[in-house]
Amino acid sequence: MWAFQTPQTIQQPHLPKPFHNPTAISPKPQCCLALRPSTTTRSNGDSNNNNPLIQSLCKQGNLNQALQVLAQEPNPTQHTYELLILSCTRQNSLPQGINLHCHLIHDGSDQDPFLATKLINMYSELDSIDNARKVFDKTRKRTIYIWNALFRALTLAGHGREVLDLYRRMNRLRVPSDRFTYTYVLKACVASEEFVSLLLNGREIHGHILRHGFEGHVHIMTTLLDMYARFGCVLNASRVFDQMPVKNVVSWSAMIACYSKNGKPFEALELFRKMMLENQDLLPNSVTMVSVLQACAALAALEQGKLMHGYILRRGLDSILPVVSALVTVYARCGNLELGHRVFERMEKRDVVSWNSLISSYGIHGFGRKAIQIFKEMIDQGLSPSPISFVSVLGACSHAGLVEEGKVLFESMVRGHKIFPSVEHYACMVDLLGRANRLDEAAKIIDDMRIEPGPKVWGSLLGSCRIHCNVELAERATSRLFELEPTNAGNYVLLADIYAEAKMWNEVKRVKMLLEARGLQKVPGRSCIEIRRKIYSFMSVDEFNPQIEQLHALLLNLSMEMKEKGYVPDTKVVLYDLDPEEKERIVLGHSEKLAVAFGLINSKKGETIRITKNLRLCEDCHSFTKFISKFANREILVRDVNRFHLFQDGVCSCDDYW
DNA sequence: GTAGGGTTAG
Repeated sequence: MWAFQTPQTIQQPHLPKPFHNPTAISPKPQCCLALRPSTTTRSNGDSNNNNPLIQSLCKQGNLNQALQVLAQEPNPTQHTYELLILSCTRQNSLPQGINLHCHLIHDGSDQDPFLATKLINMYSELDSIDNARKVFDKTRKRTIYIWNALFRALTLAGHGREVLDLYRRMNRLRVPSDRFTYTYVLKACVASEEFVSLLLNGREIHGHILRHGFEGHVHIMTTLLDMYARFGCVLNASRVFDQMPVKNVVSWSAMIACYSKNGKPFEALELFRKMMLENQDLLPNSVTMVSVLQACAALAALEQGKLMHGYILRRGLDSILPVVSALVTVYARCGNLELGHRVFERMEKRDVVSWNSLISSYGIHGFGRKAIQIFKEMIDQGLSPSPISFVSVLGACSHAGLVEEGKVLFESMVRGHKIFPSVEHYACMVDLLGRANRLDEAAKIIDDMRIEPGPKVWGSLLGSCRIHCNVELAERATSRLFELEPTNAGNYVLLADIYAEAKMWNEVKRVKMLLEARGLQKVPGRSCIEIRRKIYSFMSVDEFNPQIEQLHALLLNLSMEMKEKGYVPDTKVVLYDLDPEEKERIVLGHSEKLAVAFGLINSKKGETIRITKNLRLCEDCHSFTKFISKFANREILVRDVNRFHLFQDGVCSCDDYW
């Protein structure tokens, strides 16, 4: 079977300080300073000399009694200690683990490299990274296992930078890395809570791997590929993938995930097809399918998604929770919320992720109250919300403008669920308040943050400034954003948009020059539509589309007729100081309108037109589509980068709040 | 001499 879920770590309350707390060492007080001479050869793993009583107590899970027996055992063997350490880990008991550690210190067994490794692993599992570090620091004879164990522990705890410092120290001491070392240090590069990138360290380790002849090692190369993927270096990742002499399902899945996660869903589906065609002996597993489903969701490829659903059923992967959660998301993100909900209802078992999928599904469709209701239902069923549950439900509040409800939920995080808000939660709150034109409150949230506000937080504020045209705050946000992510063209464009709306044309010019000087390009708007299982993509400047003339003509006609009925083009998104007609012509050519026109021509009456857009819908496209839905009597469903808009009979499901 | 590693859901 598959082990998908990492065990939930329980936050320990206030814990006794290890080593110097007499209550934790009750059987043998003051032991810590009185070390016996080295005893590492003493037990020699002679399991015959094991204490059978302790063994059976450990098996029963009776740790307390096992520790009491240990206090009377004159000569605990290595194996006895190993069982006890494992038992503490399984019972998730840090105080008992510390108690046990003191026993080991007392008879010098903490210097046994095997047991020291086990202790580090134990502390890592028990979320006590300080103690893991202490074990490492106090061990005099450090095997590669001990180094690796600490690397792993620190990486899991998010201390990537520290791992890399230690790795450098290890190299200076001329301790040779083994195949495990490389996977841990590569993972460390992406396991950093700082905002600085450790990509350079990763590249350096790539060099070490090649120099030491590990380029044929499938585990290491897959980790390397994944590291590049997580930094968004798709080209580097694919180069590693192509050069791998041996590839297995995991390597293929990692590469497919790389494309899915980095905005290349077409490539992800293409690689999946290649995997199926060229490698009959490789069977995609549940992990592969999850990434493939994500690609379908990104493309809103409903028919593709259904095909994958069929394959998943045939392969019997439909009982695996992550797969089903991804299916719920696929259907919802393809615009079919009901189908997603039906998949959810048929699940025999659900975990918090399945619930989160459903909550965010309702959220992106604008059903904020329903999302809150599902969130509460989940808690009623005895599940604890995860940090992502809050991201989902706060996001849902934000889309629906449920400010007070969102504030209450945010308050309940720490008080009710002991979850400390991360940058993502703060970003949700800034978005929630900012969208509702409570920008000062949003800014105050940022000022009061206990952690460093990252680009997500400032980006949320900037987005809200764009909606409500607040130049001053936008300047504050971008001054930070240009430092934090200097190459994100979107931030420059948003600032220029705001200046343009304020008619500060000189400032618009300045930002545009800044953008050019840094060699950045605005991400072009792109809209897609799926007609009879084929996906058509539109951009506003697109001379290659054979139907483009026809689409432009249709749009011009529609616009003239709708203007008579009250449609007023909104041209404030145009960043050039042009005359009004020219501006109108530009917004009429927006990709989303082209897709709408294409949908009107190529689909039957009564069919919903489904469109996806890679950016936020502009004001004019929004009001244009509202008019069209009434004028042409068609239902139009548009997914923009944040949420869904269902246009029916002249109104939008977002209530013009997006 | 023992032990430990890569891809995934929101």
